Amino acid sequence: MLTHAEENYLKAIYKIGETNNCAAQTTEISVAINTTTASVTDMLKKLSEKKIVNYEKYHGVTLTDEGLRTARTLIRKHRLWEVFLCEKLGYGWDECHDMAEQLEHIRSEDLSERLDSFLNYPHFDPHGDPIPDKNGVYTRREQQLLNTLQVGESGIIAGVCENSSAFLQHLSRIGFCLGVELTVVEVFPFDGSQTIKINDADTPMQISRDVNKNIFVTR
Amino acid sequence: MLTHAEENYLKAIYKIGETNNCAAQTTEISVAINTTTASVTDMLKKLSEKKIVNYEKYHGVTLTDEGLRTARTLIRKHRLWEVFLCEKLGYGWDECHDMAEQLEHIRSEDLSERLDSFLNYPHFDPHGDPIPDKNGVYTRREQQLLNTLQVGESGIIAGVCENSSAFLQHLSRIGFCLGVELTVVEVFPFDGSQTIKINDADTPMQISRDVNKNIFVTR
DNA sequence: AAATAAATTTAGACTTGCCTAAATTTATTT
DNA sequence: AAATAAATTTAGGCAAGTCTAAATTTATTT
Repeated sequence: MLTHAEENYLKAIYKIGETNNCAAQTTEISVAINTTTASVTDMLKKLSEKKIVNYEKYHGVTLTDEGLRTARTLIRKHRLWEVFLCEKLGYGWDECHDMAEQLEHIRSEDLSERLDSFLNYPHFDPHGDPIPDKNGVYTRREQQLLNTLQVGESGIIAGVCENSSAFLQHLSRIGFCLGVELTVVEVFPFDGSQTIKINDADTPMQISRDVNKNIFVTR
Repeated sequence: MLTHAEENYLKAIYKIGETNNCAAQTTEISVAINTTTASVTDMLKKLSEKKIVNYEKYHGVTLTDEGLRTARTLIRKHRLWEVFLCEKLGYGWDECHDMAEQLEHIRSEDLSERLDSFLNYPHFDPHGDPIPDKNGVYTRREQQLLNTLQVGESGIIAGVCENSSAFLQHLSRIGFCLGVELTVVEVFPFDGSQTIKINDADTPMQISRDVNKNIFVTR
């Protein structure tokens, strides 16, 4: 049985390992959890004793099979609750993260399964992130970053890789949400910005690199 | 901002004060929270410093206005989540208590309000307990204990004053749930049991004192 | 009203999770 | 390869919340 703090570490280690495809480092974890590296070292020792992570002093940490299973369960719960908050309670995609962060720690035999069924087994959360099934399995979608699209290429917004409410609110403000079809009209190598036309809109718009590097599209 | 532990103490003090209509004693709280009296004393000092309770050494504790407001918010959240779990996710009334106990601690600006609206502003939870509105107001229903009904008197099951899953499962097993209409056929002063007929059923049944003292009925 | 019992509080200690500051190890320069 | 920089760990400490055992206060007997 893990504490909330332990669960949060597990999730952070999982996410870092998933994106970098290598062992998570102490500093990376401390940034993710927003704590000191000393605290992280403390916790890694404890998690290691519980056989949830493989920890080698000075050389980063990975999840054991058990840790991986638990982490996926947490991700599943988090994303299911996000769907609930957005679809059933009407929250915006920029509002639900903090609540889901708490709800994911609710312990229960089968609450996730009931919730999953109640929500009609969604495959993606409101940010386009895939929801693992009850066995932890999910299929990553064929997707690429918006800033890799060349002039003339089109795509459909499928997700984001930045969840700050500032970013998400900005997207809503400029009319970007999941499912929107768009075409790249022009690319500016100097600052990495792009001119983009939403297919259903008339006037093209200018998208900065800070934005287009955090949006996933499918083609 | 209170911790989960502090919130649990608050709720316990509220409930004890409500049923006994007097200051909650250290031992009562320790039983409710399932901890030692020493721990309770510790906590009472802290809560007192935070001006959430009125604490007088050796003479019990009551809630301040602020404490009362917070306690009612917690009760509200707990009961709304119970309704959600039973009505939307299909849990039985004997299954939802532990989950609601966790869910009531979820912090959010207005999650309760959204939930309340999503559930269509219910007035009672699955055990028949009243749900305070967002201002903490609720009307206690006109009700009495089943074991106070005399021979020939009828009533409708409106609530329970014991939430153990053993008790609730037993009730379900004998066909007792909220809304059931019944009539007292006979009373046995010796052991406090009653012969009871569910109005829609044919054969009367024998109800022990352990059961009829924990059921509320309206007439 | 003194003696005993019951309830409550204090004292001292433990765990979890966090912190700062100092020491150590690994990586990168020059 | 030595020197410096960056990352990591250790050491020592703190607050929350809990515990056991001992001391104190209040309630109840006799």
